[in-house]
Amino acid sequence: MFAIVDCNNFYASCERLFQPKLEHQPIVVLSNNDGCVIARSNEAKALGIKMGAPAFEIQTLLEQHQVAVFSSNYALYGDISHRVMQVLGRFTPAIEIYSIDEAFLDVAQLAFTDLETYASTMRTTVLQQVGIPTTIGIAASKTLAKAANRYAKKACKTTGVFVMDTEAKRQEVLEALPVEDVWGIGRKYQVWLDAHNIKTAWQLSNTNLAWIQKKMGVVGLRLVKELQGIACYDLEEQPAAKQGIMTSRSFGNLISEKKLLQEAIATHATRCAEKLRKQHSCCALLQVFIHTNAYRKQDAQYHGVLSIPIPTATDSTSELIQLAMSALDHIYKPGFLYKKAGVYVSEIVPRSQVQLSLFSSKDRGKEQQLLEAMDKINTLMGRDKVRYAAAGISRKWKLRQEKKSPCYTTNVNELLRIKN
DNA sequence: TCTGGGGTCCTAGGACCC
DNA sequence: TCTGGGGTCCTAGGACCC
Repeated sequence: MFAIVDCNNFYASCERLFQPKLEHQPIVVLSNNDGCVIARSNEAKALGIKMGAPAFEIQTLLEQHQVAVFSSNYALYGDISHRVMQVLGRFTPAIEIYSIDEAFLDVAQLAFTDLETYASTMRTTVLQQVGIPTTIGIAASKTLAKAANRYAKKACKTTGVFVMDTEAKRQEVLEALPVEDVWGIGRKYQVWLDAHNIKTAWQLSNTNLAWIQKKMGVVGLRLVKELQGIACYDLEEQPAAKQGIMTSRSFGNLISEKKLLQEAIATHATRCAEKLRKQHSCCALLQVFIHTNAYRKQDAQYHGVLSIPIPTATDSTSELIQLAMSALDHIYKPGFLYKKAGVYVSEIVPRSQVQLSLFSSKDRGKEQQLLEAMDKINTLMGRDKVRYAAAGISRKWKLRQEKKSPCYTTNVNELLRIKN
């Protein structure tokens, strides 16, 4: 049996945690640049605010209902997520952190435990010790656990737990689940399934396997088997190293100046190098892109992209910055209004397996020490406390984040103030 | 005026090997 | 007159997830 623990309206709940007066009030959290809605409290959902809605389109609605609006604060959400996962980890070591707000647990070992009580205790503990409400679904496969979780959100609001431990319950849950809400069914498959009159998860779980495999490949085959209660996916406790790492941002304002693009690209390259070092990897391919705002039909459009192979895989900030700068030289065209820039690194190998070059005169050990020292300082004293000058100091290209809450739990200067 | 930022896995087809 | 039977690696693109 698998359990999935899902934090309810996670980002909205994190904001509410430090502003209890927002209990029972509608809350939305906006994407980077305050662009569109990426999280909603139940009250905001009830107002009909859709996931992904551009903020400017629903401006009046937000004001009318006095919705509390927040810019996203990933330092806060990341820290709260970590706390939730730690509490869950005390219940069982068999935990897979699936996303910032979800974890799968393997509860098969708990054959003699009452799973309902077990899950209920976990929920209460997380709520008490971290303050985040959760919902828990338990079933024979990950896909069914997801379905059980969804069911619990609607049908078991007070307990927040649903254990799918009989065939009757499986049928009950799957019959109530629209096929497009099945984990692994996206818009394309929904359209195709609908055309074949498959509207519910129950119907999907009873289709012919060969027929499904023809259209949806082995992925579809596994999906249907999982719905039938045959687990095809195991718990993955050790997260695998990333095979590609992307850092990109939209700009707060449109940019045409090359210098600002250079600063942004250098910053993104810095971030990619940090992420590489964090997972003890090096990359052998670097890609840089810049593009204009495709929504602005009146503007001339341009999308520049260039990949540079790196002879000896690296995790060096300076090396990635240099390569990224030369890539930018090739793709930059003056006269365009740029909206977004990014750096992507791939062909990732473990640092211990990097093939060195016979002809390189570089002292890699020495540079490694420098990078370690930089990482240490920045971890201790705050991001970018020491950084390469190429990343600039003006930050004119920065995001718009007008409604960001304080980093209550990660910055000593922004602690919650109880009384002035 | 204003529209996010990351990731994964799988498949088909081409080029090549013996 | 007749033209095998296995493989691998790579890439682009499509589907999905949060």
